[in-house]
Amino acid sequence: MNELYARLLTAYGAQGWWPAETPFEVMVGAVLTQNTTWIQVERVIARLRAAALLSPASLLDLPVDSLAEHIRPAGYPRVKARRLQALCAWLMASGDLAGLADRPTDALRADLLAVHGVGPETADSILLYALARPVFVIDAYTRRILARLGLVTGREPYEVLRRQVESTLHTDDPARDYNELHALLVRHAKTACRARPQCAACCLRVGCSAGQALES
DNA sequence: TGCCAGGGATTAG
DNA sequence: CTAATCCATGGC
Repeated sequence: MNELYARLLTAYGAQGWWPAETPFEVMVGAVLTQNTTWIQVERVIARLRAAALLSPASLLDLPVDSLAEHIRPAGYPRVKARRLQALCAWLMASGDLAGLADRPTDALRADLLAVHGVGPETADSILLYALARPVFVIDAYTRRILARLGLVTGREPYEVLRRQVESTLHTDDPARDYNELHALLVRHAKTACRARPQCAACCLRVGCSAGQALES
């Protein structure tokens, strides 16, 4: 895993994720980006910011149908409005970011997974990118790239893949390097097809079985 | 034009 | 535990 990390870092440079202004924006983005392109999420975040709604209390005060209208461009508006409010309720009940700071990562992870609409990837994104905890995030891109490289089958359960990456990436600063590696994998996934239009040896889109990524 | 996107809940086997 | 189905909008 270290070799892959090194190659990605050389190819793309440090990504400095997550693309958000505040930890709370990371949390909102983590929910909004579920099965949705990041560009749509950026639009919705900008819209929420312009409406001065980017705080747990503001999102929670809004009627759920009204919140759904605000986030409509990110898809699943009714579903995600409910999920955002569940996350906000949990955050406020936990004493906001300050209330989370002293709690162990394992406890936070269990807490997050109990919130409606927060699954493994969303929980780990929040832990890593909002709270700087040493947890690696497995998403569709990561799964696909590692499978293309022959490192995994891609069908392993989430936890298996997470353990595998965490145990094979040797580092003295896990939070920083889990952050960078995952960001680089996403960057590569978004870049590869564009870099090689013929899709001869890189394509990471669903349905394309040609070649492998990062073969050289 | 149809396929797909940085998932998760629910239900069924 | 695995497999389907639903949720929905916008880009290419």
